[in-house]
Amino acid sequence: MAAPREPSEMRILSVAGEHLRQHGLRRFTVVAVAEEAGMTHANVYRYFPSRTALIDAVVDVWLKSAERKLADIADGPDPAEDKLERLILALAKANRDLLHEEPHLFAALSQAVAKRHAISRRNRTRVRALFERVIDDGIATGAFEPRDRDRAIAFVIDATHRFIHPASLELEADVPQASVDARLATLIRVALRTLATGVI
Amino acid sequence: MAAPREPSEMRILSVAGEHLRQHGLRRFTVVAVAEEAGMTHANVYRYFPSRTALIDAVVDVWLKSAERKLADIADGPDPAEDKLERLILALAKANRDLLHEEPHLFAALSQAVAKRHAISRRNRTRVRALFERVIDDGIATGAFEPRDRDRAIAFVIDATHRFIHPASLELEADVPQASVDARLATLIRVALRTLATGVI
DNA sequence: GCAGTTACATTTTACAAATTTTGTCATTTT
DNA sequence: AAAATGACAAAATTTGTAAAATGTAACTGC
Repeated sequence: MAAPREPSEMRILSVAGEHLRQHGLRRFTVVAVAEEAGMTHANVYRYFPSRTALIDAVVDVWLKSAERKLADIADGPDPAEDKLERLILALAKANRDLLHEEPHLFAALSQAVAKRHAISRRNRTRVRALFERVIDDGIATGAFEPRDRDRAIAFVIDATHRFIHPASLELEADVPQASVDARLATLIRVALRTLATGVI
Repeated sequence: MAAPREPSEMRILSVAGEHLRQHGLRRFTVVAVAEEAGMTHANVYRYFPSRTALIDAVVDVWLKSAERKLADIADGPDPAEDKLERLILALAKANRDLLHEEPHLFAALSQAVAKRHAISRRNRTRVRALFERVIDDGIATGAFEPRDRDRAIAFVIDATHRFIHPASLELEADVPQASVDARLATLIRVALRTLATGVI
């Protein structure tokens, strides 16, 4: 899907990634990125239409890489129950790890989500599609028997929201990971049981 | 519990409430509140130790009033299932209505929560206690049979987080209320069923 | 002694000028 | 023709400073 990027474009993107991770959104300037990439800032605009677009491109690289891991899970040969559990855990872990290991990049993602940038809306749509696929898979194999498929999908997303959405993760940044993991495990168990027993 | 406030303190609090609702956090000044209350700003400090404390006091009035409604539900004679459902609905509705009807006050509450002010921590503790009471009630009457009481409480709070926490409510400010209501109803149904059937 | 004020030091905020950055485009370079 | 630059207007940020607000304490009148 992604067009093969030219070397200059790649270089800019890579330098921009370093800058964003190291200095954060506020200190991120097109001028500084261009200088470190060995060109004038005007040339950056040949490849990225705006500062915001460049930042979004950096975030998008991370989002796409996370999506690939999720897609691998969703497309695997395992039972839908296992895949749904691993999908939720992987998504929660990816975001939570980003919060702790790359706080500046997390902040940029968080802002893109809050301001509903195209990259985050599209990511949301694609991730949601993965959930739909796995749940449909489970319905097809009889593992899940919800009365209303759409309602079941919304339920899973709403119930796990606390452990997945950047805005919610920030709230609990200092809660011990083990405790969060235990609570998420409970929630997943309930969600799987709910899908299996047709309560919805 | 609350000490009977002196007339001046009440007057300041009431004027501060109007100012906060009308002008918002940014334009809220102790000088303006004092002037409208017919005194100099220095006198305000006889009753409230700081601007922040005054704002928190205004938010606390609202929190306490919301808590009373919740306590009425929790202390009622109805079955624990009904009470838990109404508790969640009332809490979600109180916060959501505040967001739409008093956006400035909502913003002040949101900030107090984000910055973990004492008023919000205590409110959280008391609201949590209401949930615990109702769930314990349900366990005592046999309506709920969770394997682990604490885990069950955490589960209910985590699962409904999306519809209750200010930070999450802001995200969906523009989603039609009917749609949100339907999703919350689903979540409540699942939570009640889960508590009843001892999955946790 | 209590409610309130006046006076004042400290901290924020508001605003204007200077500087930097963003974004565009004609021109140069390869 | 594609890649890059220099020059420039518009927008955003920073800097310095005046004004306002916050917060303290000594003082006044009841």
